[in-house]
Amino acid sequence: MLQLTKRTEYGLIALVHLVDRRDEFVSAREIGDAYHVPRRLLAEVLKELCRADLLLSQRGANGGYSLAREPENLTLAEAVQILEATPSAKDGSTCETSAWSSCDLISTCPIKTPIERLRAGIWGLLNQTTLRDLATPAPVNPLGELIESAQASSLSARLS
Amino acid sequence: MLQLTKRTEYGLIALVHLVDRRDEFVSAREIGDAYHVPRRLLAEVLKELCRADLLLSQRGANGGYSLAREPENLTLAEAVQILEATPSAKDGSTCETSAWSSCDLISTCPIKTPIERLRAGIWGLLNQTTLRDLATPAPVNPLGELIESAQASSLSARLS
DNA sequence: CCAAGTAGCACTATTTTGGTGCTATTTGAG
DNA sequence: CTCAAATAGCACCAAAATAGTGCTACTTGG
Ligand code: SF4
Ligand code: SF4
Repeated sequence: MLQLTKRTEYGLIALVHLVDRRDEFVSAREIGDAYHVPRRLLAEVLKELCRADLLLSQRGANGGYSLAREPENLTLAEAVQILEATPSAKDGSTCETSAWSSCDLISTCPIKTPIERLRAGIWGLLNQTTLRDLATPAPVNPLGELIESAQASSLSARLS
Repeated sequence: MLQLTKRTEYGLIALVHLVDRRDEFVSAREIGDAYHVPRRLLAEVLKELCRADLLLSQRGANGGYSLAREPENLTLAEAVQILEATPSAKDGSTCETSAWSSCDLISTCPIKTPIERLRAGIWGLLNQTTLRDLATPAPVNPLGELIESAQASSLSARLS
């Protein structure tokens, strides 16, 4: 329903936390405590990110996790794709390959195409945001109107 | 999780179906049959749209539903806002007023601002798409790349 | 009057999400 | 060598959201 799950948000928070701690392994405990996130759950999420090679892990005492890549070239899209929907791998999710294992309305659905374009639009947003962007506080402007106008002029006008 | 619910999709499909049938009342039965959507459920959704004044209803034999407004000035945003999340009215949903009745991480959450901007972006997409856009098949171009480039240049570059 | 509709609301079933338990393995430090 | 602190892996439970149904009342054209 158009929202990120807690798992995903926890994961993103962790990623952001790790941005300032390159060349160092940070434990799930530390991150969990820092943001009042259930440790165990966070741990599961981190393991997932690790399996997806977004993070490196070091076991044993003094162990923990560390970014496997520069924050500049880790897009929100990648992270969300991994974190959202634990079970079935979810790609750029069209109507066919989405979470609903292939919606059974496809044959007759009159809004299939527009919906897919909408999804592409969202996907675009995620793709253009890097972990670095997420991590840096807030660069400029009020922005709300900027978004609207930018879209009015170029993007959504053709979203049909 | 970044998807529209069935309810919402059913509602949108119905709205689209009604576009070509102005000045006429179409029954829930007809729409449901047309797209193989569970009648009863669709009926509930239609009633909701009706209560929100997006549709007009006519009871009794030959009754049904009809658009209460021109398709040109009914935005996807409005419809989604009504259909998504049956329980709590959901506005432009910031972290405070979202479905999670006020996330308890707000105080410490490092990604609050970026996430809100992302949501604003999505909201923008929805606002710029009218029911007319949804209903008209597919006007032009491949578009995928268009979206990306448009966003790269204007929108998401500042999404941080 | 009656069949075909909507109105309203409560209720059940299914799926998804959030969160926990437990056991094994790794590893730095005393 | 031993122990404490970590991750790895996986199954499992609990709560919430979604999908869908039942039933009753009211409306209206034929
Ligand atoms: S858009 Fe139509 S087809 Fe694609 S998922 Fe939603 S309902 Fe199924
Ligand atoms: S962004 Fe941070 S604050 Fe806003 S909802 Fe997600 S977690 Fe809670």
